[in-house]
Amino acid sequence: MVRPREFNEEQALDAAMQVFWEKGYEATSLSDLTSRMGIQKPSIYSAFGDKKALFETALRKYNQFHASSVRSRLQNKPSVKEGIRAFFEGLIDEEYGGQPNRGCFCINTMAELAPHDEKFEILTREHQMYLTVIFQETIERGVRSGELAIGLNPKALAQTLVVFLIGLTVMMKSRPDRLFVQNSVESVLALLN
Amino acid sequence: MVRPREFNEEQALDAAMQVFWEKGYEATSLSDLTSRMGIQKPSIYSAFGDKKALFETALRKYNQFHASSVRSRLQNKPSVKEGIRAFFEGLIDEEYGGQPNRGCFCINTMAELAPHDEKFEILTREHQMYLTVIFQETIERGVRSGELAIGLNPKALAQTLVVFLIGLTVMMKSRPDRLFVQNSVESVLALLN
DNA sequence: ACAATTACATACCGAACGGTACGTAATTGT
DNA sequence: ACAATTACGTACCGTTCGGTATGTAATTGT
Repeated sequence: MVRPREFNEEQALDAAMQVFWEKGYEATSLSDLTSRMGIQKPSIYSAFGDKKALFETALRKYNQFHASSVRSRLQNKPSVKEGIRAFFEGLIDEEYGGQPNRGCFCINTMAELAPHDEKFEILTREHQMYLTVIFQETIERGVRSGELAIGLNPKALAQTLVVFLIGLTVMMKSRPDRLFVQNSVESVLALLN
Repeated sequence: MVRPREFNEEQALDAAMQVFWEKGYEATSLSDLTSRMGIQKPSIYSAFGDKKALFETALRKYNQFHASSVRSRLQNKPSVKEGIRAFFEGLIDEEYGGQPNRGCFCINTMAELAPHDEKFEILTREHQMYLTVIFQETIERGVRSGELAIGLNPKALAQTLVVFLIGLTVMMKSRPDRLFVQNSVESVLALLN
């Protein structure tokens, strides 16, 4: 150990995550990054590698955070159906409450980079698969407890809900009338009956 | 009228649409455009305005084409439910058949530009609203014909299907196992029972 | 024939891009 | 005290960006 870093790496990475989340990969410049991270370009390169490597590190951090957030919002809820409903309605509340709209970093990346970069195709797909497992386990819990019908197919339902979740997140970027997305959530929940 | 254009504007616009569709707004450079459109930069500027104006014109053209394509795939099908199923399965077939994956130009734009540019927020939203009407009319036709139950809410169902359509399109950019998306389609169609 | 107007290609503009060389300051072990 | 190593800021690299000025070729009406 010689001279220690003067900046906090976690903090800088967090700032980078915010910028990439907000603007996407292409639209984010290195000067956007230096100003928001509070460090200069050579520090970025020595600590995180080039722009794409930094982006990947930021996305991985986001995915971890996001997965545990989804998990905590779906698990340990008394009613599975109400838990899922509250999950979707929470997303809507977030997007329609004042603050600007950045959606989900992973979904943004799926749209922007996955078709042109296999690394991100895999990274984003794996995250969606992980979310699907969380939904599936939640639905299975509801079936076991008797809240949900035995005839349901938890895996297929979880896949549908993840697809719906992606659609809801992207759709809200165009800021449709709030009733539009609320209706669609209410309607898709009928699948759990 | 003096000297006539040497290039075909429709053809050039079509080429621009393909590039923007494939790469998005930010990742498309003017030299990408000139090489694919077969004309030089000053010709682009005199015929279509700047990069963003060209993008908007290309997107409007896409939306017209896309809306009529969706309309023709949903209307005049003997069975409404089978028509909708064939519609989604057709999307899956397209995406998993050889060719590279570009999704839907309007959805790509919703993800990339809508949050940062009100013009595209509106443009993309209006297209989704238009698609919703097509779905709604299709479902209403099924209810009238007796194929679908009277208790259904065609508007809410249409909204759900549009959200699902967006999710399906974006999800496929990460190239999940084909069964994933097929299951999710089969599962969401249960809403029509 | 010729003036007027438009289209086109070339060549260029300043600015911003992603990325790095380099000199200096700071910290360590010896 | 000093050699070794790392961090940092500045200043710079070549390239590409979006966009345009300019000169010339082509077409028209008169």
